[in-house]
Amino acid sequence: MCFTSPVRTGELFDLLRDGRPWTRAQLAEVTGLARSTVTTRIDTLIRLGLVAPYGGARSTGGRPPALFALNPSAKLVVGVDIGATHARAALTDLDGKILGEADAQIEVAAGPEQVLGWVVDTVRDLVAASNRQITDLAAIGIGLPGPVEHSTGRPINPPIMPGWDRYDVPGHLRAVYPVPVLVDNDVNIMALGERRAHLRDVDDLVLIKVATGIGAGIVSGGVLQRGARGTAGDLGHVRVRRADDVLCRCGNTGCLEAVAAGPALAAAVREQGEDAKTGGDVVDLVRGGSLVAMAVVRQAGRDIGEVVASMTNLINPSVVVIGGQLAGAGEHLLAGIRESVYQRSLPLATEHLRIVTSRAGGEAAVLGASALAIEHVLSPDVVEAACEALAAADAAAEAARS
Amino acid sequence: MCFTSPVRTGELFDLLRDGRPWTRAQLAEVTGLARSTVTTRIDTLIRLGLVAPYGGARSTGGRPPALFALNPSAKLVVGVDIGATHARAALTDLDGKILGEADAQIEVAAGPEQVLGWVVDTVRDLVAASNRQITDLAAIGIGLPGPVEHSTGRPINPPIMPGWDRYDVPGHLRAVYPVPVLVDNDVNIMALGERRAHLRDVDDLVLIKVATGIGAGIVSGGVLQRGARGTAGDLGHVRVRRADDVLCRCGNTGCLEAVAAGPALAAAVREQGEDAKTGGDVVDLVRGGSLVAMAVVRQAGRDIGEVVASMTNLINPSVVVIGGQLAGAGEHLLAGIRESVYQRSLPLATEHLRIVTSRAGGEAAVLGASALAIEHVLSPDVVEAACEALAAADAAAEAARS
DNA sequence: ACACTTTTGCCGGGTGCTCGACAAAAGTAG
DNA sequence: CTACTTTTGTCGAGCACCCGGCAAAAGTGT
Repeated sequence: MCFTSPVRTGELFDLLRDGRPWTRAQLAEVTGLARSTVTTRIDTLIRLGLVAPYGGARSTGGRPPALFALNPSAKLVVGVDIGATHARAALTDLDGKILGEADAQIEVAAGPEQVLGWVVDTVRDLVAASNRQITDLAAIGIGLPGPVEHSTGRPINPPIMPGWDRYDVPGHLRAVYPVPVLVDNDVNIMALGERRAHLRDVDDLVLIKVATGIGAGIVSGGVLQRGARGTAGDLGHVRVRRADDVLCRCGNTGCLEAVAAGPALAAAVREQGEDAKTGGDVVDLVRGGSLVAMAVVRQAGRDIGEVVASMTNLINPSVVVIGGQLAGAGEHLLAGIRESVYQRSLPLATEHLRIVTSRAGGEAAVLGASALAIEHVLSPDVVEAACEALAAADAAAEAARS
Repeated sequence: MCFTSPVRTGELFDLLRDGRPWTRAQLAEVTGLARSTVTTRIDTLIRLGLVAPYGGARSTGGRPPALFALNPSAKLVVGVDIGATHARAALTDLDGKILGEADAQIEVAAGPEQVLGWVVDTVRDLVAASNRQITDLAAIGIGLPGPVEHSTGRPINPPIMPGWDRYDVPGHLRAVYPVPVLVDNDVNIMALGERRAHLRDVDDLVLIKVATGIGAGIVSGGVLQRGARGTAGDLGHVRVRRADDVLCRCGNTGCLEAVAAGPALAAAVREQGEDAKTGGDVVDLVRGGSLVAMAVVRQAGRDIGEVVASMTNLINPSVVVIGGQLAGAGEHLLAGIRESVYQRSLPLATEHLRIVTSRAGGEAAVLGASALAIEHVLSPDVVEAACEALAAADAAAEAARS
């Protein structure tokens, strides 16, 4: 029944997760454990490297207490973002601080062997470049541009990833690096990245990625929402009025993506005489001051806003973050979205709703992938298991010595 | 670190939750505990009444093992459904089996004192009528027709509940019955009820209530989604094309509710010469074979389906349940919904999507309220605490004896 | 330099739980 | 009825862990 230890080491560690330093006395008070008990537990956490002394605190008239805090540099984590035509990886510490990055122009359509081969090489290089050991690697997080069954880490019927269907991504990497591998949809990953970057205490947020396609990553109640088949957040093919007669690449008509994603915007701009091939060109035009492009982007914002308004009523997030390539058009896109949302949503749902642009930008995905991995590594259960393993090793050493 | 007891009693109990009987040997194998340890824990659970012997199993050549299973009649739970003009309560056991019910015509607008007064009386009466003690009552679950902050149990700016704003519902009841009181939105509660009634292992479902208004209760990843302000699932004021020029009671135009809820259907039927004052009348007409009413209902289904299609892309549930008064129109409503959904949603999201009518019907809400309460009572943490309390009582008795 | 305060490290005692064993109980097969 | 199998209940041993106390350490204030 475990009455003797109502608070487990993992839970004690959870208190240190916020990064702020604690004294032993504080921990003892909060957990209800004796100070001596806290000492022994902190010791094991220090031996694991997860916790480190954090200077000393000011004395309050007597011996100054020792402070302890999460040691972000104890372990390494790699966050990987696989896009349609590019790949990016970031080596981070346990605080999500980037220690090294790598880019590559690589087609996801080249297949899993080639892409994951790049990942394997890059992980090794990044770790070496920052003068750390590969044994410090604690986990790998990966975002893929398609539906992923998160529990198994396998892509499910991904439209733009030939050869990846049900491929065992974690298995491939674990064959080289014996660490947990967490895989998820790239938009979900971006949502986690934005949350990590500037919305740490927001439990209900939606990230909308506007690029070649349009998708959403939904965090609700602090948990990433993946849906029954791992395809939650598919905003792109929701019906909007202005797209009624527009054919979408999915074969249907009326899809948001058909009027508000990158290719559609470029086409709209061209129709009005300006030159643009991709969504990126449109963003450049907006930045260059093109009134035509601004109007087009703003209208796209209104279209997206129509869907965001529905979503606000359905999911009731407290923050909506706009990311992806088109977020580069900044306020113009946002203004259109806000226009629709505040017109269409219920007051109660929008009262405290914030609609903002991405701050993590192009790094949102790798940061999110890293965050996913960190979340796993620092979870109470995993920490608990690590402590247990250390104790078992101690016991074995003790037995061998006698 | 609690190495000696990696599995807590609450977790052991969790294995018995499914209602199927287990032998001690099976439990020992699954948990990794010694059989004797399992014995002592089962004993405390039996003393708590939560577990009971379950006959004997067939012998496999030796002494037949004893079976143990959850004892649903150990405790009582009351589920309460407060509607706009009615109230209903059901006394259930821990399996959600209804042991007694009570109805009342009572206006929620009469205010919390009066309504909760009825609840207090009804709880007492129901318990007495089933020849049980009030001390057997373990929890109360309540559904209210408006937004509720579930963590505190207080209604937040409810539109149709004057006098209820931020009223301390759990406090009122706990002053009489010293048990946990769980409060939530009535539509959320209905979603839990349907899940309990016939979709126990479905982790991603949406219940849509179509009555005077239209709302949705969303269960995703096995967890009820409440959103940032407790207003998630507000389908009624999502924009649909056919409502473009129709004014809604919310002051906006284009809301689903303005064309597809009970009052709108009645109006549409009247326009075509039939006689109907409420949504209930429309349902009666449909059942009576009125082609006009059937057409109206089917069109409402298409409108609702438009929103359900969006929602399917966003949330990706595996089951959508249609409930509320208008669900009485059965297949006609469903046909319209299916028509829109399968036309508008992505194949991947709808591949395994089921759209069905409520089976719990008018009892969905009270069943859901009961389920919410049961979920709390049987949660590992609460069971763990109960075991601990029992052990403490034992220790105290032991001390007094010597 | 000294008194005082507060934290720290260490150690012994005690507790409570888990484990494993063993004999008795309750069946089946012949 | 007897031999064999499997489960059950009980009990003592073991042990990991937690607690509390105490002396030493490390500061502050006079």
